[in-house]
Amino acid sequence: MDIGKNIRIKDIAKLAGVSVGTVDRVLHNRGRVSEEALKKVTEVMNQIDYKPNLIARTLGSNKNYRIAALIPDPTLDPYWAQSNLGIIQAQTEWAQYGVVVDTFPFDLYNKDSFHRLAREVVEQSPDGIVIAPIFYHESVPAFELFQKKEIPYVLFNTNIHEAKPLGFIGQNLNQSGRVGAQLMILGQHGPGIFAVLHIDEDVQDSVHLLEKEKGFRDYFEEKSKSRFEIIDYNLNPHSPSFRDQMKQLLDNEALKGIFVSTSKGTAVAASFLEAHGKNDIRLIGYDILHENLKFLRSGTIDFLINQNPKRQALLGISHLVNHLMFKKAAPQMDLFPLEIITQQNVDSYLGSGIH
Amino acid sequence: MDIGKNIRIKDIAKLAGVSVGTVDRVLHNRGRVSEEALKKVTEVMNQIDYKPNLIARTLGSNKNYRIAALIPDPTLDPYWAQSNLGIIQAQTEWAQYGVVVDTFPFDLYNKDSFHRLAREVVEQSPDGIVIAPIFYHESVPAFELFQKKEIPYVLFNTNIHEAKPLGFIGQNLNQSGRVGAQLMILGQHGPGIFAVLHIDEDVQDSVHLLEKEKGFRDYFEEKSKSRFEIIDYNLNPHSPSFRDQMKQLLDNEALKGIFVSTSKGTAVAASFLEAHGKNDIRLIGYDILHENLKFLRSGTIDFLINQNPKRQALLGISHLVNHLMFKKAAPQMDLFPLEIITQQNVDSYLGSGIH
DNA sequence: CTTTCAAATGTGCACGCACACATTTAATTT
DNA sequence: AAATTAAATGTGTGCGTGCACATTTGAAAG
Repeated sequence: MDIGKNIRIKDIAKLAGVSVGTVDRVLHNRGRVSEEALKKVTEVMNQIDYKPNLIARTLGSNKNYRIAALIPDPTLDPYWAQSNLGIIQAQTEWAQYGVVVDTFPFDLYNKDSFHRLAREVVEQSPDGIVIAPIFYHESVPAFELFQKKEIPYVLFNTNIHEAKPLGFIGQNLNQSGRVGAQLMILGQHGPGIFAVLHIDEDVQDSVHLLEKEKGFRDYFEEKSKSRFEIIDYNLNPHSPSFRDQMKQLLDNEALKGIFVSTSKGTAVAASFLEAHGKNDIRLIGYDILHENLKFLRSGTIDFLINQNPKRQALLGISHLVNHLMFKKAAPQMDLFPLEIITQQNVDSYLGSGIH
Repeated sequence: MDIGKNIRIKDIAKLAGVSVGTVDRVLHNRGRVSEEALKKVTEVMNQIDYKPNLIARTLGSNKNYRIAALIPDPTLDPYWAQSNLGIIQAQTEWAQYGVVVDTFPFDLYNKDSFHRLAREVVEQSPDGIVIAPIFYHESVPAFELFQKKEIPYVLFNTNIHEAKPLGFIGQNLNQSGRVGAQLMILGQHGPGIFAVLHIDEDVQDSVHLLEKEKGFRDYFEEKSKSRFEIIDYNLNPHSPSFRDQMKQLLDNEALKGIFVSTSKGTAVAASFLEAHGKNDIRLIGYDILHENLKFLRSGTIDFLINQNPKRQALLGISHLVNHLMFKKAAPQMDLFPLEIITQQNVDSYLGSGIH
């Protein structure tokens, strides 16, 4: 191991017996290289561990990369506001390397706006795309457009199996449900009922929420905790019957805990619990949103599972830049840790730089 | 605001009517500049907003930085082995920019070796130091040496208030104990006993362990959970009476849970619980060490609080490099999130890139 | 055998800065 | 007035890479 001096393109050229220009062409495979030369260079490359000097690279090539971020409008939803913070951070972080990020915020209650913006993105033909494909049916044709124009794209938050992205960034939702279940059952003595609440505008289209529920149920089955019953509700917070449904649920004396699959829904459920003075029901939900924070501090919410939307977006762009600028392969799946947030450790999360 | 072009030294020189050399001398105030020229340049500087191109700066000045890492011998302890992984990662990450990290591994059971190596570090007069100051009394004079020689240093793992470091990286230990307490009490019904175990060679000198215990006790007091009793034990795992003490503790029928303040101690306590078939006692400890993993998976350990030693060391060096190379201020306190690890989310932590 | 031409390969400059060195200026001594 | 000297200022090169352009090579066509 020779410390100190790093291998430069010049060194590779000398070792392979060619000029730096040829090495450069091989490195960026822009062709115009003979079979023989290519073989010699790749041979050297395999033997040594060449790491391009990124500093020099960005100095030399004054290239500018344009990245499009297709995410739900951050002004309409606190969860996506956090994602947007990640986009902004990535932007300032990479600005010095000549990377520009354009955000295309679509209305998360309006599939048409998604469809429209997706086409707008393609028209701009950016160098890369990060996308939160929350609409399953509308996303698939969008991906086809990206692929046709050969624009690399990174998925985050929601995975879609039809897609052929550079990579996906998010969490294992099934496992996420299991974490919820484990925290739910801790110290609880049966018999009793646990409720899984999907509080969302249209649940039927949200496969990812059901995956969390499945994990939750799977845990109970595997641990054979059959003395507990699990019931699930699909609730629309804006429907007129919502309040009654919640009231009915809370009036059930056997109810021991509630697991909410959405971040916004968590705060909604918490406010109902507080209003009804139900302090002994364990509440587990998602994400360190401002609204949830209040209830976590008051003790109404016991646990939050942090999906880290900010970091998801941040890494999405980082992976894209690494691919474009440094030709580094992005991990096909970047599964985030399932962070457990409580009243006592939430400040340590808020204070740390990652957040 | 003109985005595109950034102001270069060359531009300043032209505006001030001098050469780039003179501007350079003013910028780095290395003297040899006439009053007149200095005035002209500073005048221009005040009117425009010059931001030096850090990329070009590091390329131009081919400086090599030597960083010393003063940490406990990684071969003697699995916790510090993780720290060492962070050092190694930082080393490979920064090697190409001319940063060399020298590790000075001291015996964590031998204060003299710490003292000796600290002086050896100073003799080498590196450009920066990262240090895990686990010995309070021996550290303070070491810091004075660093300061006298004007070597910037970064603390991690253990904070020492007498120090004037560039920054500290670690966790809020009091809060860490509170997290343990909260997890301990969840779903537990009094009355009962909780034990705080300090399993270490010499506890009396380990202020940081006591800080965790204080947080643990503070939580009970603040939440007025007086129906629970808290007892603490200072145990030396190599003392002959150790087994008896543990057995006596476990035989106490009122014992509801154990909180262990050290990572290695966690596995030790877990093995005793398993040996005695005590499945119903909640066990909370520290860190994702290989030994702990087994007991977490089997369910003997209920929670681990992750101190992320690897990342602590990694960031320590990063902060130092940012200070030396890019003149960027390191955060005075980089407090890590108090990560809660369970059987169900441990794999998501192991799989994620940070680990 | 020369000419043509494309493919292959090599060379040189720019990026913005730091730093060493060369040159100019001005004050002082001889 | 010439020589000496130090201070002030200017010039040039290198850092490692990307890219445009120049040059060489070799084969096919004339």
